[in-house]
Amino acid sequence: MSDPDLAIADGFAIEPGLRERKRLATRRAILMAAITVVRERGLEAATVDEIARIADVSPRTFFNYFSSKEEAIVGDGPELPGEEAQEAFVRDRSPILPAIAALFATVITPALHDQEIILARRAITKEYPEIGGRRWASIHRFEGQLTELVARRLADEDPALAADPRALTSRARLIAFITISAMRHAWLDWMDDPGERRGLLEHLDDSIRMLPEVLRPSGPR
Amino acid sequence: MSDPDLAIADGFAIEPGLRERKRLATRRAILMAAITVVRERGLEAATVDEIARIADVSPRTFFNYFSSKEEAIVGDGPELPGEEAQEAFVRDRSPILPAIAALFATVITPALHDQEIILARRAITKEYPEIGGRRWASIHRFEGQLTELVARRLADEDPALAADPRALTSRARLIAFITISAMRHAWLDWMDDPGERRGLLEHLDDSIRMLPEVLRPSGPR
DNA sequence: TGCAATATTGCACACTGTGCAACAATAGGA
DNA sequence: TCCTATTGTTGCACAGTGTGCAATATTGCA
Repeated sequence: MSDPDLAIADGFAIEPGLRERKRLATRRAILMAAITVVRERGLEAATVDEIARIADVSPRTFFNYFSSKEEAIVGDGPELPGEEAQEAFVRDRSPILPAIAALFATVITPALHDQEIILARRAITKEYPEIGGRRWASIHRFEGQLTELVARRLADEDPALAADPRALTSRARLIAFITISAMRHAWLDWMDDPGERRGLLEHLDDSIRMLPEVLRPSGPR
Repeated sequence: MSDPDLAIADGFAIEPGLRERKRLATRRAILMAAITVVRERGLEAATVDEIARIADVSPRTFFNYFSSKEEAIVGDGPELPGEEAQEAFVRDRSPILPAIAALFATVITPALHDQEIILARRAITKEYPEIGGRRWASIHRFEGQLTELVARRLADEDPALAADPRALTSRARLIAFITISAMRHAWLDWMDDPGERRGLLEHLDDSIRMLPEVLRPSGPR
C-alpha cells in the first residue's frame, strides 16, 4: 500500500502503473460515493456499508482507503507546506500575520483543485455542521504544527524570547490560534458568499485585515 | 429524568428529595469511575462496560446519565450565562474583549467549584489530547451562541451595521472566534503553569491583553 | 397501604473500526 | 510467455459505542 504521490515526489513525473491508477480510481470512487450518498439521501443513510455498496467495493476495503467515515466525507485536514517554504517563513521578517496567510494560501490553492468535490463538501458541512467531529483531531494536529513553526520564527527573530520557552510557546500558540481563527472565519464567510463574488483567498485577506480593527479597544468606529 | 438543577433555577433552593440526591450521587459515581479508570489504567481500558462496573451500575444506565463516553470523562461544554447577564452584556459599552472575558469568568467560576474533578480532567486532557473529539460539538454550539450574542451587542451599538446582516454576522463571528481562542490559550497556559502561580482567570486576562500586542503589524518589540 | 411517576436493567440491534488470513491481481524479470 | 514476489481485496470474527423498548424496581405522595 504505497503512496502513489511518491512517484512524483522526487521531481520525476513517473507514469503511474496500472496499480497506482486503479488505486486512485478506487479512492475517488469511494470519495464520490460518500459525497453522493450524503447529498442524495442525507447523513443518516450514509453508512459505511452503503457507501461501499455504491462505490462497488467491500466495506472492508473502505477502511483500507479512509481511516474513518468522516474522513471520506469531509476530507483530510490541512497540512503545512514543505520544508523549504517553512524555512523561508522562519527567516522572513515581514509582518507575521500576512506571512502566515500567505503560507495558508500555498496550502489551500492545490486543495482547491477539484471544484466538484470542494463544492459538494462545502454544501455538506453547511447542511451538517456536526460532521466536523472527527475533524478535531486533524485541526488539533495542525494547531500543534503551526505553533511549532511560529515558535521557530519567533525564536529566530528574538533570541531573548527564545531563552524563555514558556513565554515563547505561549506567544506562538496565541498567534497560531488567531490565524487559524481567521482561516475558519474566512472559510465561513466564503460559504455565506452567495454569488461567490470573492474567492476564498480574498476572504482570507479580508479576515486578516479585519483582525486589528476588531481588536481596537474602542471598537469599530 | 428531570434536571435536578431546575429545583434551584427559579431562585428557591428546594431541598431535593431522595430521588434527586440519589440521581446526583449516581451521576457523580459514574463520573468519578470514568476519571479513575482513565487515570489508573489508561484511556484504552476505559470502556463503558468497565466504567459502569466500577461505578456499580449497568452499562445501559451509563447512557442514561451521559450521552457519550467522552462526556463522562471530559465534562460538558461551556454554557453562556443567564438572560440577565446576557442583556447587560448587550447594553454594556465598555471595550468588548474584556467584557467577553468577564462573561467567561462568570461561566467558569462555578465550573471550577469541584477542584478534585477539575484537576483530574486537566491531567487527562493533557495526557490524552485526542479525547477532545466529542468536545467539538459543544465548542461549535458555544461558538454559535456567542456569535449570536455578540451580534446582538454590535447591532445595538451600531444601527448601520445592523442593517447589513452579512457584515454583522461576519464581524460578530470573528470576535467570537478570537475570544474563544483567547480562552483556549489561557486554558493551555494554565495547564502548563507548573506551580499554578496564577489562576485560570488571571491567565485569561493575560491572554486578552496579549492579543493587540501580538497583532501589531511590526510584531512584538 | 396502594397508585402514579420515574429509574434501572437486560436484551436486541445497527453501526464503526481493526486484525487476520485466504484469495486475486499486478509488476517485472527469466 | 510464464513464474514469483509484492500488493490489493475480501470475508470473517471480534470489540466497542450508542439506541429503542419493555420488564422490573424504586420513590413520591395521597
